[in-house]
Amino acid sequence: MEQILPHLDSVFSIDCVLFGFDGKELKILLIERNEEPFKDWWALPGNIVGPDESLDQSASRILYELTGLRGIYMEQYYAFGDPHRHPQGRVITLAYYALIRLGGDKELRPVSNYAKQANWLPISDLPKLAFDHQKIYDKGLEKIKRRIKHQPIAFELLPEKFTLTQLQHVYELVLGKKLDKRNFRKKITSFGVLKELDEKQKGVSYRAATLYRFDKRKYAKLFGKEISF
Amino acid sequence: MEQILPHLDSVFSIDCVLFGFDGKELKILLIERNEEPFKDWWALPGNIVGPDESLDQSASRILYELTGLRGIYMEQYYAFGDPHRHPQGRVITLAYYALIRLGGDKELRPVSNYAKQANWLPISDLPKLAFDHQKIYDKGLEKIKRRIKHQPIAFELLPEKFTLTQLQHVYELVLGKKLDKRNFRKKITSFGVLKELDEKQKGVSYRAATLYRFDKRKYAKLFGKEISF
DNA sequence: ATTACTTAGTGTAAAAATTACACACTATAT
DNA sequence: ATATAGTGTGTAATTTTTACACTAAGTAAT
Repeated sequence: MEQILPHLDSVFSIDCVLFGFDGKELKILLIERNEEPFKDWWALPGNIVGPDESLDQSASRILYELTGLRGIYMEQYYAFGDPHRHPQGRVITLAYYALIRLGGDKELRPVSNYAKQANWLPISDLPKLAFDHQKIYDKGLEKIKRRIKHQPIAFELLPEKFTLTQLQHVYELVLGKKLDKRNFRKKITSFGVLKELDEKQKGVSYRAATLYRFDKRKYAKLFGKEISF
Repeated sequence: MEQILPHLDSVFSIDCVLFGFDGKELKILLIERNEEPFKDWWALPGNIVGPDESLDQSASRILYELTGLRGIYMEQYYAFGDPHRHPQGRVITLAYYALIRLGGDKELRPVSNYAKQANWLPISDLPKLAFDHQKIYDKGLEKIKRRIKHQPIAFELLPEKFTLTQLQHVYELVLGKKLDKRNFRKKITSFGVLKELDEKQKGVSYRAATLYRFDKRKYAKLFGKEISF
């Protein structure tokens, strides 16, 4: 904010907690570093913010480079700026989370040189993370726990057409607790943002469930009214 | 996150929305700039983050320099990083809000050179703000609106001993709507975090109300259980 | 001491939301 | 035809939320 901007040896980066759901588990995308510091450690994907990039753009770019995906729901949630969080200098990092529906195995692209590999790992069994990335992850999970109670973000983790059981499963994974089936259905349908389709689940070896779709239009109309779980 | 940190011409700053409550109105502290760009405009107080300062420290310092106050509740809530938000270069700013009980007029110190004056202005009648500070303020207000519903932050705006009417007043100002007196009292006391004192309000020309105190101990015990307004 | 004024403090009934809980149905696979 | 696995549904009890109005207490002015 000073008139003449002092030149400080400072860098900002973005680190992303990419949450993915494959129908069974909640996972995050981690990369195995190929460079010091923390060579061979697992870390959150991140990068330096380019000089003409907005923060959101930068986050989208990181995601795109690793997964080839665009148009994914991302949200900035905190800045981590401990002076010593990076051993090689002052790096303030802005944390983003993303919510991604995983289907097949096409959500990974060849990694760039600073990583040996990238992998979706289940959050129930994460390795030790480089830098302060555990803290960043923890806060990210906390954020989506809070947010899923009030905003329709669960749908971002599901395919466009989904069953109520799948939806419930997402809530249970994120909130970390079991929910009652009947009560869940009563509540989620009472919001009036689900459109029941004339279509059934396919490829299951038991009674197929009805498919639903999230109705963005109806949701937009609700604006102002809080959803609450 | 790269091994060799590239040297980018980048700066991070902190901007603060200091909310103050004087018993009547909700105000924020603004400074009138004395330098280009935006000379003579009102702006949120802010500063560059020092090289060895943590973000929280930096925010506390800004607050201290303007008000002489320490130990104030502050919270980082968003990073604003549009490449063109600052006309003189890339400045990513981290926004903090603070909640301050105003009493008397001692919450202002002589301003430093980059400001002509600093002043507490009621949020009901704010001037045009420099840079993207209107956006920063808007998001800050939105954040405390959300937070006051779930966390005991209203007490930060009140003196240690307060009446239930004063507390209700704070909620009404932050939420921007009237609340029912009986329902408010029922709810706020049901949380069990208020300690009723053996003491009455003083200096009023009508029936004095009972004073209460926020009981941090009891609140700590509630941990996990969500308060909800 | 009377009166006028101003805010404090209190209860209830109706409506709405939440919780706890179990079984019959349907599609598939063998 | 039978076994299997998940779908889909209702109700009663409890809790929470909402709407609503008057008396009590203290101060100030006369």
